[in-house]
Amino acid sequence: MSRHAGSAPTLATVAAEAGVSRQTVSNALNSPELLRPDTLVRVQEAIARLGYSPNRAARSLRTRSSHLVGLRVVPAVEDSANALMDRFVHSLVESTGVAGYHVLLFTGEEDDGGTDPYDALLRSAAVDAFVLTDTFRENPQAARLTRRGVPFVAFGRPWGDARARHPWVDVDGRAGVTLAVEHLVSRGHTRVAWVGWQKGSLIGEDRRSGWVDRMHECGLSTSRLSARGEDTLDFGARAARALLDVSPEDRPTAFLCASDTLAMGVVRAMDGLGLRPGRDLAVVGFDDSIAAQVCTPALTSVRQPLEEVAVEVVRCLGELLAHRPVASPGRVLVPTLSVRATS
Amino acid sequence: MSRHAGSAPTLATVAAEAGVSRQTVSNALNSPELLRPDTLVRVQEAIARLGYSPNRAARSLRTRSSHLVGLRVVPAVEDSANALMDRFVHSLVESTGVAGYHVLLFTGEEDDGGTDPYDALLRSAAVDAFVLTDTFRENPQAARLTRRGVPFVAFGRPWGDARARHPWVDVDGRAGVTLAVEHLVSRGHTRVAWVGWQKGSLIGEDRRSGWVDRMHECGLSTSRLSARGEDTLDFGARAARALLDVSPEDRPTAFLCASDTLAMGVVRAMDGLGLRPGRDLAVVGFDDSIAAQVCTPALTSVRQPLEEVAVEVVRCLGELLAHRPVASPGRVLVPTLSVRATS
DNA sequence: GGGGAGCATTGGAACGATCAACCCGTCCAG
DNA sequence: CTGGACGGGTTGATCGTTCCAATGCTCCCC
Repeated sequence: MSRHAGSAPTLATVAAEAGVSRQTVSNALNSPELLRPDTLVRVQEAIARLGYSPNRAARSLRTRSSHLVGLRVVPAVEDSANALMDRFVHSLVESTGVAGYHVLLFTGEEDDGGTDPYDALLRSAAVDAFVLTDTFRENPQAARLTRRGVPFVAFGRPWGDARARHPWVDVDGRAGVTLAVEHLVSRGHTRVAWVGWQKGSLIGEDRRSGWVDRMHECGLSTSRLSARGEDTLDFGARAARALLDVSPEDRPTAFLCASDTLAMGVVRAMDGLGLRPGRDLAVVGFDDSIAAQVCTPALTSVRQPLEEVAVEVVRCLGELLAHRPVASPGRVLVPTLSVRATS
Repeated sequence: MSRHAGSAPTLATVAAEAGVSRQTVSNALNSPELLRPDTLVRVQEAIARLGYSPNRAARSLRTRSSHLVGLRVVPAVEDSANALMDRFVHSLVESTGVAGYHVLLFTGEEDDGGTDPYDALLRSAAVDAFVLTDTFRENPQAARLTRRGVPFVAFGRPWGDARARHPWVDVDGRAGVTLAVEHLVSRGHTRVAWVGWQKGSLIGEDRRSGWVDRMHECGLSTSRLSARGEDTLDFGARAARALLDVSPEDRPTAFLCASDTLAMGVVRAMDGLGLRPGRDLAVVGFDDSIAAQVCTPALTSVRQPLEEVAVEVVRCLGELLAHRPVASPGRVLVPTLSVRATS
């Protein structure tokens, strides 16, 4: 089999070069323990000499697995500090890489008209599985994908559905907020306000419970110290103004927020009132976004261990694709607190 | 050919369902104009009924093209406001999507030891081409890939190499800075300082030239108003302190920075000196990062039209993969100015 | 009615990998 | 002495698609 110069080497090329059969070369790559050591060396030398790497399409056609993991990217929201994805995506790519997988990005809404991008990718065998990240907004994605038998691992607990059996990894928001409360209390704060998300938000309520419980455990009151609304800069600012618009002795001395976006809103409102974050009032955010790190004064924030999350997600993915039963459905990781100038 | 229930439909399945041959089904998808209208309808109905979509691995094996575009993600630098990638990646995924392509992410350094991740992906036919984004750091990637015959489109001019012939798309940094100068001058500023990157940085010098030239055109001096160093928060702060450490009448009244990171550094230094951005001194950044939008006071910044860049990159990619000669090697897009509180 | 021309459609052969069956010699237990 | 397992390897079949050459069919004109 002679091939013209520009063409990439194949199994057959390597086999001829090494003086063995195609399958032996294949074994050298996939089950080297089957070969006699000297044969293995000979094949490996031939591979190196020719600069051969197996054609992914052919391998994928035969084995029915693409070694690709799908990840849907959602439009970045302007004016929102939520740069979680950037960090997570990178960690994920890194983790999947060492596991021999790659990450495939796609977009598209899953309208009910049958043009579900998840389905399309899976049917065409373009990906082996998905990583779901939108669950932190509590959408019904997970349940739908489970119903369709789509293999996936979620970043985020199945909040709404207690009997969901799919694998997931999540960060303990409640514990993160608890850390923040302890930090603020240790700095002498007694009136710590909460600025969070709507009551309907289960994840928001989880984080908030860390505030409520730890405050009470410290013997501190939480009444008239809570505001809940949408996750925007604007709401954060409105909430802060409202919470500060009381008699001096009732004013909070610290703001604990469910997101950096809200915290940035609080800072903006304080600025309008001539108050200085970190000196007059403490502010703590959640997510440890880049904005939190570079703004002035730098924002204290709860940091999610996204790198660990990614590693754990990939581990689950491996189990899932090996058709091993996933031991425990989910795993919760603990965040840390990045203390900066605003507290 | 009978297949068990769980198995996905193939061309043959559809062909049997529609009462035609496999090739006819293939034509219905790839060259529908070859079919008689009624046959086409019959086949399309069968496809819809079975929920068939072509197996990408098989298609890719035959056509020798994966319809995937590789994009290397670089580790996100902490303490840097550079969230360009987030926006760009999303736009890219969107653009490639409508062109029938997907984006494949990978990491890894290209050490000279032959384990170049670009090479590996290309040799295994995993991707058809690459999108290069690191050229804005002026690395020699482009030249190397050109030498190896790797198809790619770069986001960023081939700064170092005037005779590079690969397709590229870039944003006119010089024009962006010119915009910023005009904005500041129109607000009455006469002493506008530049905080930028090292002299060796060609892209940094390009942006800086917008400042130098426009200032001179406005009859304003630039002497003793320039600082150049690394792209960090810390250097931005040091530069600002140095530039302000002069007699009052020589002090700059505005800072124009080569990046948001530097601008954030300037803001931090001003804060230390008791100066207020937007009131005492103006500050303008470059990139319009999320941090610029949410910090307080919000940072005026030059915004790159990343969405347009992505569209243009994908257009070039199309030409490249169709083996059409790329008309002009590169294209330059014009940025805009997002005016906010700091100016 | 015979013979192209032209079009819609077909069967067979790749594409490059893995899987399953099989090869023959050797070694071991029964 | 014999049946079987094991060694390291080969060969043909197979995955689902597209390319290629060839087929059948219709239509039209002489």
